[in-house]
This record gives sequence, structure tokens and C-alpha cells, in this order.
Amino acid sequence: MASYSGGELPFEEALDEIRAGRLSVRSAAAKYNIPRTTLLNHKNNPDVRKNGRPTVLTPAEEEIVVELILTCSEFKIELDQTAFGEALADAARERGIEYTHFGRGWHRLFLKRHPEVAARFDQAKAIRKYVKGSSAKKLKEWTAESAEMYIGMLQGLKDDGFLEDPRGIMNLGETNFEVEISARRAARIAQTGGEGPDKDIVTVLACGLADGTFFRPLLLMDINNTTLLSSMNGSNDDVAIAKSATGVMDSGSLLHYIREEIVPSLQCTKNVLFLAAKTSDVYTVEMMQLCVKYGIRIVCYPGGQISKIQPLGLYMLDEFQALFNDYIRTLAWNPDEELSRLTFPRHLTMVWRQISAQTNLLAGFRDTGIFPFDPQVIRAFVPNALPFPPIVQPASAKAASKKNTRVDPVAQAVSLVKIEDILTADMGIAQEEAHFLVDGLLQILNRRSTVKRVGAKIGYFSLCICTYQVYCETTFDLFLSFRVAFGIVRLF
DNA sequence: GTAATACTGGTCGACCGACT
DNA sequence: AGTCGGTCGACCAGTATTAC
Repeated sequence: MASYSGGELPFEEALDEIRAGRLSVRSAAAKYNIPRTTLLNHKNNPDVRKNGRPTVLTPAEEEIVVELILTCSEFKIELDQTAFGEALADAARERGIEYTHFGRGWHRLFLKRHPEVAARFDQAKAIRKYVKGSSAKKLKEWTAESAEMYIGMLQGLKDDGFLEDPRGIMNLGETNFEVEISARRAARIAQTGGEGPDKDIVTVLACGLADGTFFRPLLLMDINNTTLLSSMNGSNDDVAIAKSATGVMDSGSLLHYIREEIVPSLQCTKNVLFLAAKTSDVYTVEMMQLCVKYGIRIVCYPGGQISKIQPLGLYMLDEFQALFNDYIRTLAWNPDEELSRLTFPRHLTMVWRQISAQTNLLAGFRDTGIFPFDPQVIRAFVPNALPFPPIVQPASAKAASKKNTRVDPVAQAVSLVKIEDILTADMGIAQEEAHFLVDGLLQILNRRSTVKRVGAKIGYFSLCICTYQVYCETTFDLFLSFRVAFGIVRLF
């Protein structure tokens, strides 16, 4: 049965003529071929609703939900039906709406009512399937296409007025520091017979603005002693400390940082937060809601080759690491000082104060093409000269080739010497350190150490090694082109 | 994922009384 | 008799819920 409550044009026209008194209901019905009683009904009942039982949310409320889902989709937040239903129920309770059962049935009909949302869900499903079925690394490659997508996304932000005020452009990044565990704790681990790690990894979240200022960094530490936490926390205000069981960034700590450190210091109504994380599971609906509430748009960098497109990754975090390493070296000469988990925040604060943050940060935002926005800078990142990605071999063939073609030890040695040459001659790295870097690379190649372990010691260089290992295997020339393409420059 | 059921509310032809 | 606005009730589409 035809429905007129959707607001079709001839129907509205007929109704207008009746209301204006130009036509009677009967004559209008005859003229427009519309049932007379329907016209009459609409004339006497201006607010006729659509067919069917009303939806639990008003059309306006549904629009808000649609917006939220589309935003989530834009930012590649997992569109999980259950989690979303819970978030909706919370929002409903907050607004005093009684109905909170946004279950499977509601979800299904909601998608039926909003095909544009259904399309996003299908898309997300397809991407999940694709990622599962194919190499996830391939999706993270920085290609000409992804660069254009990135530029288009930034252009959209700029059009919306988000990339105008440097005080509203933020970049949050994480960097890891190794802390040797104290002798007492080592003894305890030995006592229990556990093969514990000999070092703790402390993740530091730093957030810089395009105007050259910083929010205070957040230390994520595996602390189960709350008194310890409070004593450290009270000792200084330059850094914040959050408990994190894993010691790495997760959804809870990220949310904590945004809520406690970023939101209270916001200066603009339109903010963009650039952030990178290895996995997308740190982005939650809860975080999204917080950001929507405070006018924060989030730009997620996928894991992988992000050092060049992320302002903090470009100069700042490297300098941070380098200064920290220098500091640790001087610390070793001081018998009264010890680097432990307890003293780490204090030492880190000392290093933090030394960072020439403003210069590096401003340069970081400029050289990543974010502020001022410059697509040409971003396009320049694309490694045209780089011959990867390689032809994807079937898994079985790859395994076979690995077995048969052993690494030629002579060729490898030559390659490593060449790398060392480049490090010292072209990149100005001290002979000693270059040797250390190459040694680390050798350890990785010979599976004596992991990329992560070596990488943590040598900062930005780990990225180089990761890529070298993944894409280049033992082909030295690719390392060379990688270096040229990414313009790796020694900064400290 | 689908089918069945309950519920809501618009649609529209049949009919009615008032008016000219 | 013709025209009009109005009412009634069967019908049907759309939604919510439950069961499988």
C-alpha cells in the first residue's frame, strides 16, 4: 500500500492547495489521483506519523546514533553490535529514556532503517575478513594510494576548520624505555624460581601540540603497589603515572590520558588528535564518545611505517630516547644514583626538561605536512624508488625457498660492512655506535635476538631494521633504497 | 538468521449528514 | 440532486519481541 507520510511531492502540493483554499478535498483528490480520505486525514491531522509502531528512539535520536556509527566507521573503530548496544543503553539512561534494551532485534531493524549504516557494517565485516585472510602487513604499507587517502582525509579536516589553530592540533605518541629491575626484585623472582625478564619496559605517552607545547607525559608502569604509586606520583608534577598491568598502551590507559591530561587542557573547540597504535583495539566507543563530546577528531595511524608521517615520531621521540640514553650513561658514574622503577619517573623528568621540544615539535608538524597543511610534503613520503612490496609468494613456496637458499655468510658480511660504512660516512654516526647497530642487526638476522629488543635500544633505527628484515631479507640494496627513500637523518 | 506473533498507526473505500 | 467535510472499520505496512 502506498504511503504518503514520507512526504512525496505531489501529495504535499495537493495538501497545500487544500490548505490555501484553492481546491476542495474532493477536487484535489480527483486532480492528483490521491484517495480523498487520506488527504482529508492529513489535512485534519498535520502531524501524521509514518506507518508502524514508533521506533524506541525518535528520528532525531536515531540520527545522532547514525552519526556516531558513521564517525566510528571513519576512524576504523570496531563496529561491534554488543558493545554498541551497551553504549547506547548508557546514553539512553543518561537522557532519561527508559528503554535500554538495544539488542539483536533492534540492531537488525535499525540497520534496515538506515541502509547507509548497514553498508558500513558490511564494509567492516569485509575488511575483517580480508585482514584475516591476507597479510595484514600489506594493508599497513605506505603507498601512493594510502598517501592520497591520507591527504584527502586531512583535507576534509581542514575544510571542517580543524587544521587551522595549532593549539588544537595534537599528536600523541608512545615510546618505550627499558629499566633494569632492582636487585631486590631480581632476588624475589629468583626465589620463586621464575625466569623473569631482566628488564622492565616502561611506556611513556607523550602528546605535543602544533604550537610547540606539550601536555605532560604519562608513564605506564606495571605497578601493583598503590602506595608506591602514590609516593611516586606525589614526588613530582611534571609527569603523570598510570597503572598498566601490561606496561604498554591499551584502551584503558589511552582513555585515561585523554580524559585526565588532554581534555582539561584543551584550548580550542575544534581539535585533532593524531595518534598511532599497533592495534586498533585501543580505540573504543567510550573513547569516541569522549572525543565527540569535547570536539576532538581522531586520526589513527595504522601500525607500521609511521615514523615519517607522525610529527612526534619524526624528531621528538628520538631525541627523547637519545637524551635518556646519554643521561643513563652519566648516571652510571654516580654511585648514589640508581635507575629503578621507583626512581625512573624522577630521572625521566630530568630528561624531559632537557628536550628542545618546541623546535623539534614545530619542525615535526611542518615536515609531516600537517601544520601548515601541505599535501606535497606528504606525497614526498611515498617511497617511489623503493622496490617493495615484493611479489607475494605462496606460503609453501616461501618456506621452501627459505630452506633451500641459505644466507651466504660472505655476502651477508659484506652487506653488513657496507651498512656500517653508510652509517658512519653518510649518516654521521660514530664508528662505535654504528658497529653496535650492525651487531644488533646481525643478532636479529641470526635469530639470536629479537627486533623488539634490539629496536628498543636503538630507537628509530628499529623501524629500519624491521623493514629490512621483513622486506629485504638479505638484499643489501633494498636497505640502501630504504634509507634514501625515507631520508633517515641522524638527529642527535 | 528466520518465522511467528503482538502491536501501532496510516490508508482508503463505504457511508453519513449538512448545505446549496 | 450534487457537493462537501467528516466518520467508521477492514486492511495492511512497519516495528518490537519471542521462539526456534
